[in-house]
Amino acid sequence: MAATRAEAMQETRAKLISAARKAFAEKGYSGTSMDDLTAAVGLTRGALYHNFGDKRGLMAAVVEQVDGEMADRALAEANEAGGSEWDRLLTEGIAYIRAATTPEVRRIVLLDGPAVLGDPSQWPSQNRCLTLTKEALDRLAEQGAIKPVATEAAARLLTGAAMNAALWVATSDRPSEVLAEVTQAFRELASGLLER
Amino acid sequence: MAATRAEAMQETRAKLISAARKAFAEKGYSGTSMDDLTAAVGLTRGALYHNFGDKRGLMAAVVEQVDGEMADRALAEANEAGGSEWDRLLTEGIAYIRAATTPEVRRIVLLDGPAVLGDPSQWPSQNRCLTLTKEALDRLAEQGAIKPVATEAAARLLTGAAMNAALWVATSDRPSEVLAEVTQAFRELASGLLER
DNA sequence: GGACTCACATACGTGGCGTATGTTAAAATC
DNA sequence: GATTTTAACATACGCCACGTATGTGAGTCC
Repeated sequence: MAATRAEAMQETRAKLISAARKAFAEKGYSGTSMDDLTAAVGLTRGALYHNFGDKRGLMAAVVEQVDGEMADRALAEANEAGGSEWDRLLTEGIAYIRAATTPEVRRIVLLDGPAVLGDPSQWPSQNRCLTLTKEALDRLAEQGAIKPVATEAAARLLTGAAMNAALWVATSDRPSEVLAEVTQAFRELASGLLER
Repeated sequence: MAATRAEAMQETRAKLISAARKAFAEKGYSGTSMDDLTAAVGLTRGALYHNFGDKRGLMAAVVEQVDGEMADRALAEANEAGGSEWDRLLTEGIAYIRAATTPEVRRIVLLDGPAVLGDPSQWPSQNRCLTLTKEALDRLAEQGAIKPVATEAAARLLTGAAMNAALWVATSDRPSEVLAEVTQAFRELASGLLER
């Protein structure tokens, strides 16, 4: 078990991040004690402050991981579904909506993340979802498929719409129906960017 | 000075909310001490916990006030600008984008608010901006001016897009240009809801 | 194999929140 | 209008959580 020292460190980092994902998702950022968290994986706060600097540092690592997984899944789904570049953009956006519906993403990325780490657009993880959307829009712009708009601005609008709507879906009393409504409205709304 | 007792209480509430707006905006929610805050207006934490229950209660009161002012201003601007119902919707949305660019709204409503009070759509203040947008969409739906979509879903998408984009505008290094880009992209995007 | 590094544990101080209790001035009752 | 009651706010206390300074023992380097 962990012959080399670097491997051992990687392992403790992974353990802390994993435990933090659970705790932050269930009890929220401010509701989780670092004493309890570290004890839960057989460590102390010493390990925490050595590896991540402070509580925020751990949060940043968690957010980066969750954000990355979201983007990976959305990209995979878009590739799987295929279709035109425009279809892929829509598929990605809808994947974000569904992803943001999960309690973990909701709480960590959408609710606590901005308060703890500030504006998502400034995160080091750079909000990969946003980046992917912007790249898709750039390709569409090259093709002349969409109206001449600032692609980063449009990407911000699209992802913001998706995330915010997902927040609403998650707390709705009839989530599946509401999700369907949101995805349909999202398609219509996005079509406003299409060149006629 | 505050002859009656109810007036005095209103005054202390107003003083606390006013101080909280400043402190929350400047130092963030978790960064403001309730001891300092109350002392700054010549009171103690006793007054706080009597009037607002706890720190969250004060935050809720602050958010409600800020949110209300935002909605009032947006409505006023839309009335002033006039035009069709659709134009008024766009004017409102753009007013939200500009409003959300101010540091106070940014920090209190967009960053800390969701973390402290949870999903904005569940706030008692009911996110008046959202309500106004939904009402405008309902009127447009009656006129048959927009495609058949769930108006609440569409309203969530629109306001989410606006707020998120505003967050980005505020941290941009060239805010005025970026604001122009966002408003233009917002117009194009929203037009996706219009019946052709 | 000895000096050294460093990943983590231990120990301590500080500050902030919430609550339980006290106090004083307004309001209610007669 | 004097007494009782209410309630708005102050005071005092305990607890918990974060961050930091220091200790320690197992790897690492030459």
